[in-house]
Formats: sequence, structure tokens, C-alpha cells
Amino acid sequence: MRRLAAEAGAAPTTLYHHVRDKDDLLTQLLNDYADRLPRPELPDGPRERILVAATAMHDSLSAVPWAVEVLAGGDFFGDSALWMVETIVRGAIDCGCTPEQAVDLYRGLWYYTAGEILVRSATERRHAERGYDAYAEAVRARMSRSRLPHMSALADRWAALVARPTYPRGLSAFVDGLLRQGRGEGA
Amino acid sequence: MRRLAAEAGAAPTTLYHHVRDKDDLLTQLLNDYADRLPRPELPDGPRERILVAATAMHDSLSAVPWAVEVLAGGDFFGDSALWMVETIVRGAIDCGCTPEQAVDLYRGLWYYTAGEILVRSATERRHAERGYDAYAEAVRARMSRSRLPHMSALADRWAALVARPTYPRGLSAFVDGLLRQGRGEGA
DNA sequence: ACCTGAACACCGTTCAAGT
DNA sequence: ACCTGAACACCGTTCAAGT
Repeated sequence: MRRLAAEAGAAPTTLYHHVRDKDDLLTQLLNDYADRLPRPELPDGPRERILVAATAMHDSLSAVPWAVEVLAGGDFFGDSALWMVETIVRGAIDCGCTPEQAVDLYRGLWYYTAGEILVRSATERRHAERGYDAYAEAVRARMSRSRLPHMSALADRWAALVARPTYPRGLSAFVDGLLRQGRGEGA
Repeated sequence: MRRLAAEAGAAPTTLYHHVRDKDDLLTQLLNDYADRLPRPELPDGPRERILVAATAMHDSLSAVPWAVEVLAGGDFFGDSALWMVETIVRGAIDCGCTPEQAVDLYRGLWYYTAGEILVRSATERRHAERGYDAYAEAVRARMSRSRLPHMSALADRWAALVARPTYPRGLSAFVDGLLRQGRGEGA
């Protein structure tokens, strides 16, 4: 708040005439951001619609990782991003899920998405601070001395492996697993 | 730091003789916590071992939700919790995954787990502050006026639906989807 | 070694007072 | 209406000084 006020050339206290508190400001900022988001064309297939909507959630949030913690409490984005939730729930129902299963599917994808953003932005912050090499070496050292066979074997490659983007593949695996569960199919 | 020092009856500055900084203290605390964690019996089936290890990650973290943000940057827990990662990677490999696929599977489960803890603890905090009914009513109002058919239809039940625990079912769906993907099977 | 007070550089927020 | 300074109640951290 103080930094924003300084940048705007005003006293910190002035802000409180325009917003209730910090959370209110962040929420308004996020609503505004959601309003400006481009709305992708939705494909015909229900499964594909789910993937597009979840990817939209992910990509929108990637640009504003701090939003995850603001949204986590329950208010997802602004009204203009609610179509993502609608699309996922509708897609699940069109795939044969009950409403309950559809909500559970949405929640699962939201956890996965929120977690990916949280972990990736924290990792990037750490790389920016201490450098990628320092991180890679710390992981290598820890895994090598662990006496756990697979960790030791992967020690040298771990940092590089976890730096690859895996959101899309994980997403489609998760969606398939959830839809299959909804249809009552076993593993 | 100041609160902890006060509780210990010492000056805030005294702490800095025993830990490097706040992050160091949190990490030591977490390592100690990891050391005390009970180690579950692992089942024979590789898929079941993955589920047990992921559930151990989830349950351990549930008690210390603040840990998610400390761990997100890359250091998972202490050395004594590394067996969870090993178990998941080994289980995936035993199910026919390549090492790359096994690491991706682990990461997917970590995102899902971290996201669940983050969202659930934020939701609980909000309920504690403003009350469950206020939250339920806010969601209901927002979804009803949205003009999105499925959101409107679920408006009354949404808060109750998302309050149910869904980690275990989502986990097994995710694991199945990821293993199937590893085996190269389509949807 | 172990602990301290003083100090620095921050936060978010309230509120009476000014234009 | 709109903005302000003073103030409150906090943070994490450094560092020279004390025992």
C-alpha cells in the first residue's frame, strides 16, 4: 500500500478513500484483469472444452501468480472468469458425470492448477535469488547422500527434469482419470 | 520472530544467535517435524504404494499448511521425508513408466497435493474469520446472478459440495490417468 | 559463548484535521 | 468530496555493546 501510494505520488492514507483495505484493492485489480482476458473459442468435444477452460485458468494465473493466494479463500477471479468454471462443470456433465462428480472434477483441476502456479512461481523466485546452478547442486547433493536408489540415480538430472513444463500432459491425464472414474470404470 | 521471542521470554534479537534467519528457523522446524513422522507400512502393489506415499505427503502437510509455501521453492521437507518421493517414483517405474515419466507423475501429484492444502487452509481461515454462512451466501448470490446455467443450478449447493473431502478420490483418479498415459494408452 | 538495547527499514490501517 | 500528517501496532534484521 505504501509503495503503491509512493508510486502514485500520494500519501499512503489516501488509498483508503478509494478501497476498503488491501484485500479489496487486490480483488478489484483481479476483477479488472479478468475483464480484459481474451475468451478462447470453445471446441465441440466436452473433454476438449474442459482442457481449454482449465488451460485458460492456468495461463491467466501464470501472469499474476500472487493471485492464487488471494483466490484460494474461495472467490475465484471476477464474474467474467466464471465461464471457466461453468465450462468445466458443463463439460464433465456432458461426459456423463453427475453434478457432484462435475464439481469434484472442477475442484481437482483447480487444486492441480493452483499448486502448479504456486510451486512454479516459488521455484522461479528462488532461481532469481540464488541462481539455478546453486539450486541444482543443492538438490544433487541431498539426493546423492540419501541412500534412496531412485533419488540417487536421478540426482544429477532432477533439477533439469523438474524445469520442463508438464502442466498440459498432467492436465489431460488428470481429466481422463476423473472422467473414467465418473463413468465408474476401474483402473 | 518477535512473537516467538516474547513467548520464550527473550529479546527478539537473541534468536539470531541460534538461527540464520526466519526461513532457516522454519526449515529446521520442518525437518524436525519430518523426523518425528510415523512411517506407514508400504503395500506390495506399486500403484497402492504411490497412493500411500502421496497420502502421507498430504496428511503430514495438513497439520502444517504454512509449510507448503516454505517447501514450494524446491526443498521438499527434510531428508526423512524423502522416502515419499522415492516411493512415488519407484512405484511409477514399477508400473512401467520411464524415469522421466515417473518424475512428471511425482510432480503432478505434488502440485495436486500442494494446491489442495493451500486452498483448503485458505478456505478454513476464511470460514473462521467471516463464518461459513456468509461465505455460502456470497457464493450463492454470485452464481445465481451469473446467467451461467450450471453455476445457477448449483448455486445453493456449491458451498456444501466444496466442503466435502475429495483428496483421496481425486488422487486415485489422477494416478490412474498418469499411469495410463505412461503406458501409452489413450482415453 | 550467549544475550541485549538501540536502531533501521519496513508493513497495513485509523482518525482527526485540513482544503 | 478528497486528501493529509500524526500515530498505532506491528514486522524481520543488524550490530555494537554488555556479561
